[in-house]
Amino acid sequence: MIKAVPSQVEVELSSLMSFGVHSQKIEGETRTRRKRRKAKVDGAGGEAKKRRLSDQQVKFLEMSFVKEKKLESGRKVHLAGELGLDPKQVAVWFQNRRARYKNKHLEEEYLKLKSAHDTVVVEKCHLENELLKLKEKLAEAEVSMRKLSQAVNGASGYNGGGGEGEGSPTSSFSTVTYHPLVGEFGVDGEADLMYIPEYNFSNYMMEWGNLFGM
DNA sequence: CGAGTCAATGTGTGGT
DNA sequence: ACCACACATTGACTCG
Repeated sequence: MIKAVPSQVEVELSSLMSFGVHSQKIEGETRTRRKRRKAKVDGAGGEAKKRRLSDQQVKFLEMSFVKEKKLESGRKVHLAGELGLDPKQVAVWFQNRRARYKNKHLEEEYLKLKSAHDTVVVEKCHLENELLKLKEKLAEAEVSMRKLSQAVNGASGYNGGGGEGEGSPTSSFSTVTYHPLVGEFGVDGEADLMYIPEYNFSNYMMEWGNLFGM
């Protein structure tokens, strides 16, 4: 049980009525600008002295807020009794607390999203670099393939005949020859660069036969 | 003194 | 119509 503090806010309805409200329609909005007189919150007719809730009151309200963010009227009256506050004050405190909670939550969400976004941007950068390197490697590989095939072509027009299909790593055509299926494996756009001069029908038929056990 | 915080107020809206 | 709520705003207060 929290010690009841002297009721510092006796908000009288009559004083609420004394506020001057000047509504002003803004183009395309329903926002209103209001002017208010100083609230007479101490009930003595003096100037407004808005007092803060005590640490104990705030602590108690916080504990209650942690349990439940919404405030049903039974709990409101009970809390107000415990804290020596007007139930209206408790309701106001919860409304403001929810607003603060929402702001904080939104800020946290924003920071999380921002962090995730930054991570993705960095990863994209890395992937683009990697793509560039791979393209360079591909270009180099194409150049050496061309040189190799030219060398093979120049050395002899004969490819060794029956040696084909023995799995020899030096078997030129099995490694260098352009295979028509390659085009189907997504090297799109690059196929034009893969022109190999020694490609001919008989080789094609031989490899086709090996592939399907003919 | 300016910026920030917080209790309080006013208004619009949706649910019952 | 009434109520509870979100949201914008005000004004007292605090702090660097």
